[in-house]
Amino acid sequence: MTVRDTGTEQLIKNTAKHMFFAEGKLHATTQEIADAAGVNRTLVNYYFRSRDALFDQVFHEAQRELMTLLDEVFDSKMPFKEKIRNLIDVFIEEAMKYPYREVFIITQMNRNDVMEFKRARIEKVNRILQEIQTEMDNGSLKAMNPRHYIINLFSMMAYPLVTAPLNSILFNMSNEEYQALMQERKQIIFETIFP
Amino acid sequence: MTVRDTGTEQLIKNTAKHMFFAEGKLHATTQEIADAAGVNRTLVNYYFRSRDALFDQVFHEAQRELMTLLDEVFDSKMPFKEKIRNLIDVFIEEAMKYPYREVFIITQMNRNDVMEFKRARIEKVNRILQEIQTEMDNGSLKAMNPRHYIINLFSMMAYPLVTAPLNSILFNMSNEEYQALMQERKQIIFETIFP
DNA sequence: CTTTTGTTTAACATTTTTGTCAAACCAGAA
DNA sequence: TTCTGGTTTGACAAAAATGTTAAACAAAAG
Repeated sequence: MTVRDTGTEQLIKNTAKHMFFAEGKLHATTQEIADAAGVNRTLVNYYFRSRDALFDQVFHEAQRELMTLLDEVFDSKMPFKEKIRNLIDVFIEEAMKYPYREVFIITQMNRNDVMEFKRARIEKVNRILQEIQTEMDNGSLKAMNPRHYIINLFSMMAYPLVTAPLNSILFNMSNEEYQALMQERKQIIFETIFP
Repeated sequence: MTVRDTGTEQLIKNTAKHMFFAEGKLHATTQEIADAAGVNRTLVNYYFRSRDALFDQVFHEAQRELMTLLDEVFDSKMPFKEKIRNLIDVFIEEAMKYPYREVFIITQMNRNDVMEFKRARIEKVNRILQEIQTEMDNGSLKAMNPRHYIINLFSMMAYPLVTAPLNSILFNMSNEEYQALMQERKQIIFETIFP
């Protein structure tokens, strides 16, 4: 069997991801995706069979990408504080590319009702919570429910990029200025988390 | 002229808001909205002329509601710290009811390209930034670009409610437990902001 | 009771979006 | 070159969503 692989399938998928995750066009039609990719709309069906199938695939890959990113950070053997610094750097860079990825995941979840994660995933989160708890016990972090710590961290990283269009208007900033502000945030968040 | 007002127009609008802001069904069809409201779909056209008109109206009202909420908090004459405590309380209560309102606003902005705010709105934000700057100058707040302060505050309040479906799975919590966690957050956020 | 007028409904029409299929196309194999 | 099989395209079909209209309905006014 000859597999030619002109890259079209990947192109379509990447374009869809760009529209969903980067531009926040959470409801793009197959026509819009095909146009943006510069290919015939029929190819969406040829490669993915249906619009829903494409959405599902993108959804699952988004989930995997996100989890892989976090795993790489959390599985590293750095000391805790460095781990967090690294997380902030990696995550914000990623979130500047794909600010709406988590929102896409959430809206897909809301649309299809719930979803389940592998037991291993939940346990991994538990280990991270444990790690944070340990830091709190030895006094290097302010004591609180470690979940709040995680939530604070991810909120401060992710939300300002989701709300960028609104914020940059209200703060009267250009896109470039706002981007610079997001770079500044890396240090600010670190200092807010480790006072 | 007799105005009968059976409340249907308001019912449709409220139902739409509930689907958009509370359930996160950002792409609900007119049929889905009508069904949820228990009315004939044609009434959407009767009262709002078109789907887009309904979306526009809901969008603008959402914007106004949000701005009014913030104005009430910020225009009050409390001392700064109390103002913030009040903001956290009011905003989180509101965000628990309508977690996706800001996301709806953002996605509508992304869909229709930009949007403009009244000059008065920008100036009001500037006054708040000034107020924060003053607090930093007299040492009651850690010095930083006051925009980060605002961003941190709103991120920690809003984002965990947007990501609730995902978080409650990853943290292995029931809805009730997660809600309780959000109540706890009011104090946590206050302490994180005022270390 | 009858009329008036705003409200609601069902049937129909239009538009938008998605899906299918056969033919054309094109690069590598024979 | 011809054959082969994956790829691309345009025309068409089907489905989904939105919009329109006329008639039925119901409450207040006369």
